[in-house]
Amino acid sequence: MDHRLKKNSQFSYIYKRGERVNTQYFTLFVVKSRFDDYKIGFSVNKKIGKAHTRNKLKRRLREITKRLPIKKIKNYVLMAKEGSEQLDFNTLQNEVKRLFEKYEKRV
RNA sequence: UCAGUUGACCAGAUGGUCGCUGUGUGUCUGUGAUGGACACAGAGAGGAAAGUCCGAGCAUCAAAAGAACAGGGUGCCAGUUAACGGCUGGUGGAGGCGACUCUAAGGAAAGUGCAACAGAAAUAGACUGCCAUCGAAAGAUGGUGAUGGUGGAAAGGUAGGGCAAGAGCCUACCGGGCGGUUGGCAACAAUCGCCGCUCUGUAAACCCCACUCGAUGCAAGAUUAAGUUUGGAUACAUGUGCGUUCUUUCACAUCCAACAAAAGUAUCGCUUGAACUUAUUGGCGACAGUAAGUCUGGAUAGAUGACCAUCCAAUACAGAACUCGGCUUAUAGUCAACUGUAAAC
RNA sequence: GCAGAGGUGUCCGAGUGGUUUAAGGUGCAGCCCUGGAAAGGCUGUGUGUGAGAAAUUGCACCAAGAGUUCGAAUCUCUUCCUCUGCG
Repeated sequence: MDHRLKKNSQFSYIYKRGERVNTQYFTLFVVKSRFDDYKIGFSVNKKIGKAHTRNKLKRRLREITKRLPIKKIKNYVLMAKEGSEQLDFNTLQNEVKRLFEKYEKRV
């Protein structure tokens, strides 16, 4: 039910071992999971803005990932880059879609 | 109209679909124990939540009292407050035509330090000039602080008299000091009299005076948690104990060092509070009293979003992290009162 | 969240009230040395803007903005940015 990734140790594990996919606005880290489920964490750097803008971006990303059909048996970390906070909701959604499609192609 | 000053208000609303975090009630379900799922009801960021610049509550440092030293803070007067370096009302000063705004505003006659360069000279005594005496002249001796230029600052200022030339040397006005009177709680103001009146600036330099301050911050700290091993120091003395030293009362059979284990995604601290709303009383006001009513975030990768429609001028700055009172900074819009240097009707 | 440290030419870094002091190194440019290079030696060199034909020279700038002072990179206040520590 809850697809959030919470533990700091899991984050650092995924940064170390995960496969990376880059686009202009995001970096995706992916790692295989032991369970028939997926978990996703968001990383928004302090460079992107103050607390208000970072919170807003995280909320929007959580909304988008809820709607997308995401493959199970995987754990993800979605890292936002500078510039992504200025996009509106629709373009942000397309960018995230493009990111996941790029990863699928690779596999 | 335009330009400006001050004081308030507000921080989108309504409906629909999907989704998040607590609380209460009910149903179902599970464990050694805390629980978990679903349904319904009701709640869910700000005026600055920000900066962390001040002041408190609260917690730990075992608990206190006194003295000396060191260190920090504040600094016109009165009030207000739990407290403050905040706020309110006054006084003095500065700015503006004005409405009004700003003000670290005690002491330089307790002492010490510093004041570059320029200038004759910088807190003291003579470059030029002026005057007198001596001298044929050059110049010497004395008087002068008025002239010149320097400087942030040059011995109160302006005018007249006076003098060899000058000077508060004398007078008037302005300024200053001392004393009295009146008004005011006071800061201070007004006024009268006396004194011709040597004594620069800097205390956001050391300092003096008055008042005041223990340190560390919820990552404080508590529960779970019972207590283990090794080595060293010390038996009527030693060690430790809120900046340092001393004294007194005391506390601990301890104190120091090393190692191991527990434990993290746990629970408490955590939200009812110097609270908020309305009415009313006192006060110029900050604020205080009384009455009635209300319960109003508690997360922990960290909760308020996305889309559509309508209204509309409709958004800017921006997200609680233990909690309050202020200050400062960022910022969209609306309203009211007031001012008029200048221009137009 | 709480506590603390810092910001100076391209870079590192001294200067902690005084006018001709923005030290020194690094980098860059030129010359010497060498058959040629490296190393070494010597000389010059911050940025912006104004004056001048040129040599030269005035003013401003020490993160930003105010204040104290005759005078501020230095003292005080406010803001911005960077870094560090705390279970």
